Amino acid sequence: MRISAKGRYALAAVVSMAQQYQNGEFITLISISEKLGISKIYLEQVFSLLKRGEIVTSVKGAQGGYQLARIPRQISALEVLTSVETGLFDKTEDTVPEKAPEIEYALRLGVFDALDETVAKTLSAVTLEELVQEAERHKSGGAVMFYI
Amino acid sequence: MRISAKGRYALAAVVSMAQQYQNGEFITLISISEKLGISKIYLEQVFSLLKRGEIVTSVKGAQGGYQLARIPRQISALEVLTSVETGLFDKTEDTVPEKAPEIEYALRLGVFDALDETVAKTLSAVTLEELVQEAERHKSGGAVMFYI
DNA sequence: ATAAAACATACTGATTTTATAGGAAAAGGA
DNA sequence: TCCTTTTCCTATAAAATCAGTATGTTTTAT
Repeated sequence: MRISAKGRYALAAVVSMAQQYQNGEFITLISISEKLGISKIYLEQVFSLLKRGEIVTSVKGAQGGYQLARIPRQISALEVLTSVETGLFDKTEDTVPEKAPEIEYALRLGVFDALDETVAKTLSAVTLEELVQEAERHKSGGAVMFYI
Repeated sequence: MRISAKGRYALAAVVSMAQQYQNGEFITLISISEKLGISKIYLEQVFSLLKRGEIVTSVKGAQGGYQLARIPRQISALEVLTSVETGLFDKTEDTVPEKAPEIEYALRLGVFDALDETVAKTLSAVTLEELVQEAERHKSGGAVMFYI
Protein backbone atom coordinates (compact mmCIF):
# COMPACT_ATOMS: atom_id res chain seq x y z
CA MET A 1 0.00 0.00 0.00
CA ARG A 2 0.97 3.58 -0.47
CA ILE A 3 2.81 5.09 2.47
CA SER A 4 3.04 8.88 2.43
CA ALA A 5 6.28 10.84 2.55
CA LYS A 6 5.60 11.54 6.19
CA GLY A 7 5.46 7.86 6.98
CA ARG A 8 8.53 7.00 4.96
CA TYR A 9 10.52 9.82 6.50
CA ALA A 10 9.43 8.78 9.97
CA LEU A 11 10.53 5.20 9.41
CA ALA A 12 13.85 6.18 7.88
CA ALA A 13 14.58 8.64 10.68
CA VAL A 14 13.73 6.21 13.39
CA VAL A 15 15.76 3.38 11.84
CA SER A 16 18.65 5.80 11.52
CA MET A 17 18.33 6.58 15.22
CA ALA A 18 18.20 2.90 16.03
CA GLN A 19 21.43 2.34 14.11
CA GLN A 20 23.32 4.58 16.47
CA TYR A 21 21.26 3.67 19.50
CA GLN A 22 22.94 3.76 22.88
CA ASN A 23 21.30 4.75 26.10
CA GLY A 24 21.31 8.40 26.96
CA GLU A 25 22.50 9.77 23.65
CA PHE A 26 20.49 12.56 22.10
CA ILE A 27 20.41 13.12 18.37
CA THR A 28 19.62 16.44 16.73
CA LEU A 29 17.18 16.87 13.88
CA ILE A 30 19.83 18.60 11.84
CA SER A 31 22.07 15.53 11.91
CA ILE A 32 19.22 13.27 10.82
CA SER A 33 18.23 15.77 8.17
CA GLU A 34 21.73 15.77 6.73
CA LYS A 35 22.19 12.03 6.99
CA LEU A 36 18.97 11.26 5.14
CA GLY A 37 18.72 14.29 2.88
CA ILE A 38 15.33 15.35 4.22
CA SER A 39 14.33 18.95 4.97
CA LYS A 40 14.92 19.68 8.63
CA ILE A 41 11.88 21.94 8.81
CA TYR A 42 9.66 19.15 7.57
CA LEU A 43 11.24 16.66 9.92
CA GLU A 44 10.22 18.90 12.81
CA GLN A 45 6.59 18.24 12.01
CA VAL A 46 7.22 14.54 11.69
CA PHE A 47 8.96 14.40 15.05
CA SER A 48 6.18 16.34 16.68
CA LEU A 49 3.94 13.42 15.74
CA LEU A 50 6.51 10.82 16.75
CA LYS A 51 6.72 12.44 20.13
CA ARG A 52 2.98 12.48 20.59
CA GLY A 53 2.99 8.82 19.64
CA GLU A 54 5.60 8.09 22.29
CA ILE A 55 8.14 6.82 19.80
CA VAL A 56 10.72 9.40 20.81
CA THR A 57 11.46 11.66 23.74
CA SER A 58 13.16 15.01 23.50
CA VAL A 59 15.23 17.56 25.36
CA LYS A 60 15.14 21.19 24.36
CA GLY A 61 18.00 23.62 24.13
CA ALA A 62 21.70 23.38 23.44
CA GLN A 63 23.02 19.81 23.56
CA GLY A 64 19.41 18.67 23.34
CA GLY A 65 17.82 16.49 20.72
CA TYR A 66 15.72 13.36 20.31
CA GLN A 67 16.00 9.87 21.65
CA LEU A 68 14.08 6.66 21.01
CA ALA A 69 11.54 6.20 23.78
CA ARG A 70 12.32 2.47 24.00
CA ILE A 71 14.97 0.08 22.80
CA PRO A 72 14.77 -0.71 19.05
CA ARG A 73 13.52 -4.20 19.71
CA GLN A 74 10.46 -2.79 21.43
CA ILE A 75 9.40 -0.38 18.71
CA SER A 76 7.42 -1.72 15.76
CA ALA A 77 6.89 -0.27 12.32
CA LEU A 78 3.19 -0.25 13.15
CA GLU A 79 3.64 2.10 16.07
CA VAL A 80 5.81 4.44 14.05
CA LEU A 81 3.38 4.58 11.15
CA THR A 82 0.21 4.91 13.19
CA SER A 83 1.60 7.89 15.03
CA VAL A 84 2.40 9.65 11.78
CA GLU A 85 0.21 8.34 9.01
CA THR A 86 -3.44 9.33 8.67
CA GLY A 87 -4.71 6.78 6.17
CA LEU A 88 -3.15 3.60 7.48
CA PHE A 89 -6.45 2.28 8.66
CA ASP A 90 -9.95 2.58 7.36
CA LYS A 91 -11.83 5.30 9.13
CA THR A 92 -14.82 5.68 6.83
CA GLU A 93 -18.10 5.14 8.68
CA ASP A 94 -20.04 4.28 5.55
CA THR A 95 -18.34 2.53 2.67
CA VAL A 96 -21.32 3.34 0.52
CA PRO A 97 -24.49 5.46 1.05
CA GLU A 98 -27.16 4.26 3.47
CA LYS A 99 -28.94 2.02 0.96
CA ALA A 100 -28.02 -1.67 0.64
CA PRO A 101 -26.89 -2.20 4.23
CA GLU A 102 -26.19 -5.88 3.65
CA ILE A 103 -23.56 -5.06 1.04
CA GLU A 104 -22.15 -2.45 3.37
CA TYR A 105 -21.87 -5.12 6.03
CA ALA A 106 -20.29 -7.72 3.76
CA LEU A 107 -17.63 -5.30 2.56
CA ARG A 108 -16.85 -4.09 6.04
CA LEU A 109 -16.43 -7.61 7.34
CA GLY A 110 -14.98 -9.35 4.32
CA VAL A 111 -12.72 -6.66 2.93
CA PHE A 112 -12.04 -3.53 4.98
CA ASP A 113 -11.77 -5.05 8.42
CA ALA A 114 -9.86 -8.01 7.03
CA LEU A 115 -7.43 -5.66 5.35
CA ASP A 116 -6.88 -3.57 8.44
CA GLU A 117 -6.23 -6.68 10.42
CA THR A 118 -3.49 -8.05 8.17
CA VAL A 119 -1.90 -4.66 7.77
CA ALA A 120 -1.71 -4.30 11.54
CA LYS A 121 -0.46 -7.83 11.98
CA THR A 122 2.25 -7.48 9.37
CA LEU A 123 3.51 -4.12 10.56
CA SER A 124 3.47 -5.03 14.23
CA ALA A 125 5.76 -7.95 13.51
CA VAL A 126 8.51 -5.69 12.17
CA THR A 127 10.77 -4.13 14.80
CA LEU A 128 13.36 -1.42 14.44
CA GLU A 129 15.96 -3.92 15.57
CA GLU A 130 15.16 -6.14 12.61
CA LEU A 131 15.28 -3.24 10.20
CA VAL A 132 18.71 -2.25 11.48
CA GLN A 133 19.90 -5.82 11.01
CA GLU A 134 18.49 -5.85 7.52
CA ALA A 135 20.30 -2.62 6.70
CA GLU A 136 23.54 -4.01 8.12
CA ARG A 137 23.19 -7.14 6.04
CA HIS A 138 22.87 -5.02 2.96
CA LYS A 139 25.92 -2.96 3.82
CA SER A 140 28.23 -5.95 4.19
CA GLY A 141 26.91 -8.67 1.94
CA GLY A 142 25.04 -6.59 -0.58
CA ALA A 143 27.38 -6.79 -3.53
CA VAL A 144 27.72 -10.09 -5.31
CA MET A 145 31.32 -11.20 -5.89
CA PHE A 146 32.45 -13.31 -8.77
CA TYR A 147 35.55 -15.46 -8.30
CA ILE A 148 37.13 -16.48 -11.57
CA MET B 1 -6.10 0.76 5.09
CA ARG B 2 -7.97 3.56 3.52
CA ILE B 3 -9.84 2.64 0.35
CA SER B 4 -11.03 5.57 -1.75
CA ALA B 5 -14.64 6.20 -2.71
CA LYS B 6 -13.85 4.87 -6.15
CA GLY B 7 -12.71 1.57 -4.69
CA ARG B 8 -15.63 1.26 -2.31
CA TYR B 9 -18.13 2.09 -5.03
CA ALA B 10 -16.53 -0.40 -7.37
CA LEU B 11 -16.72 -3.18 -4.80
CA ALA B 12 -20.30 -2.37 -3.85
CA ALA B 13 -21.39 -2.21 -7.45
CA VAL B 14 -19.73 -5.44 -8.38
CA VAL B 15 -21.11 -7.29 -5.35
CA SER B 16 -24.52 -5.95 -6.23
CA MET B 17 -24.12 -7.35 -9.73
CA ALA B 18 -22.98 -10.65 -8.31
CA GLN B 19 -26.11 -10.84 -6.17
CA GLN B 20 -28.32 -10.90 -9.24
CA TYR B 21 -25.85 -12.80 -11.35
CA GLN B 22 -27.21 -15.05 -14.05
CA ASN B 23 -25.59 -15.68 -17.34
CA GLY B 24 -26.47 -13.31 -20.15
CA GLU B 25 -28.24 -10.66 -18.12
CA PHE B 26 -27.11 -7.08 -18.57
CA ILE B 27 -27.49 -4.52 -15.84
CA THR B 28 -27.71 -0.80 -16.42
CA LEU B 29 -25.69 1.77 -14.54
CA ILE B 30 -28.87 3.62 -13.65
CA SER B 31 -30.24 0.62 -11.78
CA ILE B 32 -27.00 0.18 -9.83
CA SER B 33 -26.91 3.90 -9.16
CA GLU B 34 -30.41 3.81 -7.69
CA LYS B 35 -29.89 0.62 -5.75
CA LEU B 36 -26.74 1.87 -4.04
CA GLY B 37 -27.45 5.58 -3.90
CA ILE B 38 -24.37 6.53 -5.89
CA SER B 39 -24.25 9.19 -8.61
CA LYS B 40 -24.66 7.55 -12.01
CA ILE B 41 -22.25 10.03 -13.59
CA TYR B 42 -19.54 9.06 -11.18
CA LEU B 43 -20.27 5.36 -11.62
CA GLU B 44 -19.60 5.78 -15.31
CA GLN B 45 -16.00 6.62 -14.56
CA VAL B 46 -15.70 3.72 -12.18
CA PHE B 47 -17.09 1.28 -14.73
CA SER B 48 -14.77 2.59 -17.38
CA LEU B 49 -11.94 1.37 -15.16
CA LEU B 50 -13.67 -1.89 -14.31
CA LYS B 51 -14.01 -2.59 -17.98
CA ARG B 52 -10.38 -1.85 -18.68
CA GLY B 53 -9.52 -4.20 -15.82
CA GLU B 54 -11.64 -6.93 -17.39
CA ILE B 55 -13.96 -7.19 -14.43
CA VAL B 56 -17.02 -6.38 -16.51
CA THR B 57 -18.05 -6.45 -20.12
CA SER B 58 -20.59 -4.13 -21.69
CA VAL B 59 -23.05 -3.70 -24.51
CA LYS B 60 -23.96 -0.26 -25.76
CA GLY B 61 -27.32 1.06 -26.77
CA ALA B 62 -30.90 0.34 -25.73
CA GLN B 63 -31.26 -2.86 -23.65
CA GLY B 64 -27.52 -2.73 -23.15
CA GLY B 65 -25.64 -2.58 -19.87
CA TYR B 66 -22.87 -4.25 -17.94
CA GLN B 67 -22.15 -7.81 -17.03
CA LEU B 68 -19.55 -9.48 -14.87
CA ALA B 69 -16.76 -10.78 -17.07
CA ARG B 70 -16.52 -14.02 -15.08
CA ILE B 71 -18.59 -15.89 -12.54
CA PRO B 72 -18.53 -14.33 -9.02
CA ARG B 73 -16.37 -17.14 -7.67
CA GLN B 74 -13.64 -16.22 -10.15
CA ILE B 75 -13.46 -12.53 -9.35
CA SER B 76 -11.45 -11.42 -6.33
CA ALA B 77 -11.59 -8.19 -4.36
CA LEU B 78 -7.95 -7.71 -5.34
CA GLU B 79 -8.74 -7.63 -9.04
CA VAL B 80 -11.59 -5.19 -8.53
CA LEU B 81 -9.52 -2.85 -6.42
CA THR B 82 -6.38 -2.93 -8.54
CA SER B 83 -8.33 -1.98 -11.63
CA VAL B 84 -9.82 1.02 -9.90
CA GLU B 85 -7.63 2.13 -7.01
CA THR B 86 -4.42 4.06 -7.61
CA GLY B 87 -2.74 3.79 -4.21
CA LEU B 88 -3.35 0.15 -3.39
CA PHE B 89 0.29 -0.70 -3.85
CA ASP B 90 3.49 1.13 -3.24
CA LYS B 91 4.77 2.71 -6.39
CA THR B 92 7.39 5.05 -4.96
CA GLU B 93 10.82 4.37 -6.41
CA ASP B 94 12.66 6.00 -3.52
CA THR B 95 11.25 5.91 -0.04
CA VAL B 96 13.76 8.52 0.98
CA PRO B 97 16.32 10.64 -0.94
CA GLU B 98 19.39 8.98 -2.43
CA LYS B 99 21.47 9.10 0.74
CA ALA B 100 21.49 6.15 3.17
CA PRO B 101 20.80 3.40 0.62
CA GLU B 102 21.02 0.67 3.24
CA ILE B 103 18.06 2.13 5.12
CA GLU B 104 16.24 2.48 1.85
CA TYR B 105 16.86 -1.18 1.22
CA ALA B 106 15.80 -2.33 4.69
CA LEU B 107 12.53 -0.42 4.49
CA ARG B 108 11.74 -1.65 1.03
CA LEU B 109 12.33 -5.24 2.00
CA GLY B 110 11.13 -5.24 5.59
CA VAL B 111 8.17 -2.91 5.36
CA PHE B 112 6.88 -1.82 1.97
CA ASP B 113 7.28 -5.03 0.03
CA ALA B 114 6.09 -7.04 3.00
CA LEU B 115 3.00 -4.87 3.23
CA ASP B 116 2.18 -5.11 -0.44
CA GLU B 117 2.52 -8.84 -0.25
CA THR B 118 0.06 -9.35 2.60
CA VAL B 119 -2.38 -6.88 1.16
CA ALA B 120 -2.35 -8.76 -2.14
CA LYS B 121 -2.63 -12.10 -0.39
CA THR B 122 -5.55 -11.03 1.76
CA LEU B 123 -7.50 -9.40 -1.02
CA SER B 124 -6.94 -12.15 -3.53
CA ALA B 125 -8.48 -14.62 -1.09
CA VAL B 126 -11.80 -12.78 -1.07
CA THR B 127 -14.15 -13.62 -3.93
CA LEU B 128 -17.37 -11.94 -4.97
CA GLU B 129 -19.15 -15.19 -4.26
CA GLU B 130 -18.06 -15.04 -0.65
CA LEU B 131 -19.11 -11.44 -0.30
CA VAL B 132 -22.55 -12.24 -1.65
CA GLN B 133 -22.85 -15.07 0.86
CA GLU B 134 -21.79 -12.77 3.65
CA ALA B 135 -24.41 -10.22 2.59
CA GLU B 136 -27.07 -12.93 2.48
CA ARG B 137 -26.13 -14.10 5.95
CA HIS B 138 -26.60 -10.58 7.22
CA LYS B 139 -29.98 -10.23 5.57
CA SER B 140 -31.47 -13.33 7.16
CA GLY B 141 -29.78 -13.65 10.51
CA GLY B 142 -28.75 -10.08 11.03
CA ALA B 143 -31.43 -8.78 13.33
CA VAL B 144 -31.53 -10.19 16.80
CA MET B 145 -35.00 -11.26 17.93
CA PHE B 146 -36.16 -11.33 21.51
CA TYR B 147 -38.84 -13.80 22.43
CA ILE B 148 -40.62 -12.89 25.65
C1' DA C 1 -36.62 8.08 -36.11
C1' DT C 2 -36.43 7.81 -31.38
C1' DA C 3 -35.04 6.44 -27.05
C1' DA C 4 -31.87 4.15 -24.15
C1' DA C 5 -27.87 3.10 -22.99
C1' DA C 6 -22.49 3.10 -22.86
C1' DC C 7 -18.47 5.97 -23.79
C1' DA C 8 -15.31 10.13 -23.75
C1' DT C 9 -13.48 14.33 -22.15
C1' DA C 10 -13.18 18.43 -19.83
C1' DC C 11 -13.96 21.03 -15.91
C1' DT C 12 -14.69 22.51 -10.96
C1' DG C 13 -14.32 22.58 -6.07
C1' DA C 14 -12.69 20.58 -1.92
C1' DT C 15 -9.46 18.30 0.62
C1' DT C 16 -4.94 16.49 1.61
C1' DT C 17 -0.14 16.44 1.16
C1' DT C 18 4.24 18.43 1.20
C1' DA C 19 6.52 21.46 2.21
C1' DT C 20 8.46 26.66 3.84
C1' DA C 21 8.71 30.70 7.07
C1' DG C 22 9.17 33.00 11.31
C1' DG C 23 9.41 33.20 15.68
C1' DA C 24 8.82 31.57 20.87
C1' DA C 25 10.53 28.87 24.58
C1' DA C 26 14.03 26.19 26.88
C1' DA C 27 18.62 24.91 28.19
C1' DG C 28 23.70 25.02 28.32
C1' DG C 29 27.97 27.49 28.38
C1' DA C 30 30.78 31.77 28.34
C1' DT D 1 23.47 37.74 32.00
C1' DC D 2 23.85 37.02 27.21
C1' DC D 3 24.53 34.10 23.29
C1' DT D 4 23.96 29.92 20.91
C1' DT D 5 21.68 25.84 20.10
C1' DT D 6 18.04 23.35 19.96
C1' DT D 7 13.04 21.94 20.26
C1' DC D 8 8.43 23.63 19.67
C1' DC D 9 4.41 26.12 17.68
C1' DT D 10 1.56 28.27 14.19
C1' DA D 11 0.62 30.19 9.91
C1' DT D 12 0.98 30.06 5.07
C1' DA D 13 1.56 28.42 0.29
C1' DA D 14 1.97 25.44 -3.52
C1' DA D 15 0.99 21.18 -5.52
C1' DA D 16 -1.36 17.00 -5.98
C1' DT D 17 -5.20 14.10 -5.47
C1' DC D 18 -10.04 13.12 -4.95
C1' DA D 19 -14.92 13.46 -5.68
C1' DG D 20 -18.16 14.81 -8.39
C1' DT D 21 -20.58 17.54 -12.50
C1' DA D 22 -21.44 18.69 -17.07
C1' DT D 23 -21.83 17.97 -21.85
C1' DG D 24 -21.76 15.73 -25.60
C1' DT D 25 -20.83 11.35 -28.87
C1' DT D 26 -21.66 6.93 -30.30
C1' DT D 27 -24.10 2.58 -30.52
C1' DT D 28 -28.08 -0.33 -30.57
C1' DA D 29 -32.95 -2.07 -30.08
C1' DT D 30 -37.53 -1.05 -31.06
